[in-house]
Amino acid sequence: MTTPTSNGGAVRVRFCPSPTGSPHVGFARAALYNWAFARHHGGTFVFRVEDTDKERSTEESYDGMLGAMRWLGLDWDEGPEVGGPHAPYRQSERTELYADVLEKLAASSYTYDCFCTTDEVTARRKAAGSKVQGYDGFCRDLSAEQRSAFEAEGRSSVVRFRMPDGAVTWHDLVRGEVTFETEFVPDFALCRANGDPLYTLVNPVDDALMQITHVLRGEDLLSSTPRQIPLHQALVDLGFSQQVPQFGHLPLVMGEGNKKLSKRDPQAHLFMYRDAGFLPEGVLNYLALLGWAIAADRDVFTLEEMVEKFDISDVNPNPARFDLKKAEAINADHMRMLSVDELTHRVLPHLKEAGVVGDPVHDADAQLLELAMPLVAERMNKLTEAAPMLGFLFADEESFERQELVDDAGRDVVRAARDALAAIEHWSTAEIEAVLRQTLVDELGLKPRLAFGPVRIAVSGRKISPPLFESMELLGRDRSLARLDGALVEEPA
RNA sequence: GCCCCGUUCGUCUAGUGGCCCAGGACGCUGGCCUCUCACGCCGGAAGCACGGGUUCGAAUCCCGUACGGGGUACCA
Repeated sequence: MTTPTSNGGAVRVRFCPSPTGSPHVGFARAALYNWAFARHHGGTFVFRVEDTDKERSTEESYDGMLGAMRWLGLDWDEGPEVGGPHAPYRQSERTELYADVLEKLAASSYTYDCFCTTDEVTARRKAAGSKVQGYDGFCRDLSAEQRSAFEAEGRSSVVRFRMPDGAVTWHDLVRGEVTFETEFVPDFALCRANGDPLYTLVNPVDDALMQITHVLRGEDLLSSTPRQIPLHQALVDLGFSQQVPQFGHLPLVMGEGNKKLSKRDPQAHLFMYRDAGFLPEGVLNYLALLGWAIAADRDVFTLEEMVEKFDISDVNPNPARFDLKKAEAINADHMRMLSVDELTHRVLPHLKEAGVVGDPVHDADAQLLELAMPLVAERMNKLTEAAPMLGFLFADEESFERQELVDDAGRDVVRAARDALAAIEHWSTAEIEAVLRQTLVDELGLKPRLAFGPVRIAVSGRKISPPLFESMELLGRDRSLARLDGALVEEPA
């Protein structure tokens, strides 16, 4: 069990993407785990935007992040648009806060000014034959004379955090005990020479200021943790916070070729799944499976069930490959969990998009859709599949086109079907089936498959369609007969 | 290179010393159902990286090797 807050207080977690590019599946998975953890513990879910990199952050991306969260249905208690006691929640609007922290850190010698260039550092490392990369602490204890000499040269400086000696150890919520010797963790820069704060400062500072108790993030940030823990301890010492948060590092989501799924990979983009007709609950369920299992023999569940069962200590530490086939299968299960009404509601935008129905929808089409959906509900794996499946029911005779044509042998079948159908008294599924079976199967002696195949093509235009007799009932006598006639007129390819 | 993390069927996982000659799911595959396609149902092939320990007993604990991944910025 994990309820552990070191201060015995309420759980506060955060999700803090940087608005660069479009949201990807790793983003969604990290958001989901944080959200589920917060909800499971009845805690607070904070949404923060890390837009300190002015070069790469865009407003478009910011909108995408919020849109993604909303589409997924992961609601936040504090953050953009909802506010909260620690507002603002965009780092670009918090610069004074960071300046204040920086000042106090410097006053207590937790930091120092560094005048070195990157080239100088690497040259020194090389000359010393050091295996360790990164800053060597050259400016740690500059005298006043040395400082003024550098300044006289016109050098600019960055602020560096003074890493303590020894080792940093923490109990990772996912991995257990992790230790880094600080000799391998160089003093790091907290802000640029121009004073702009960096992630290295801003991320822990906001976690401290926002009283975050648990930091759940990707494994790619594991090696920044030994830097953040001493910084957090300094912030506690200076009274900015009461505790160092607990950390848990989630397995990365890998793409093809076993590399971390990058924004370059089309499979990585969350909205691709939305546009392809995935359900948010399907995507979420699949993503949850990448590193976590609700039970030994189950992998389809609702968000509510996940909230009830989610335990961060059950998360599997190894990286997981994203498998589209399984994602589709899980999504398909969620499609079938929806009521027909709900499914209809979700399918509608895709039908409009495909031009199957108008926007707004005519009453007649809405009624037809209500009758047609039960026929295809359990046949769909994605919302976008509705349009090709149902299109023939909504198409008028002018715009209707067959994807397949009836062959010569089939034409006789269609002709026989047409004549028999024309004599039906009550146009209903049962009657249609009875008549067709009698004339085609009993009288002509055809196998059902061969008997109904040509009729199916004539009516729906496809070899594969929703159930034939029901479809014909919905289409009505006149249009059904017109379709049969139409198929006889068309020239076989 | 160095540091850190990881390693159960093709893939995602269950498994925390005996219940495991390893369970589920996707995919693959044989069959049933059937007006097509799906759904559903029944069956099959497929895995504890390797080597040493510890133990009466190891997929499970320890060490090493190999392999994979992440990091190594005045990005996040």
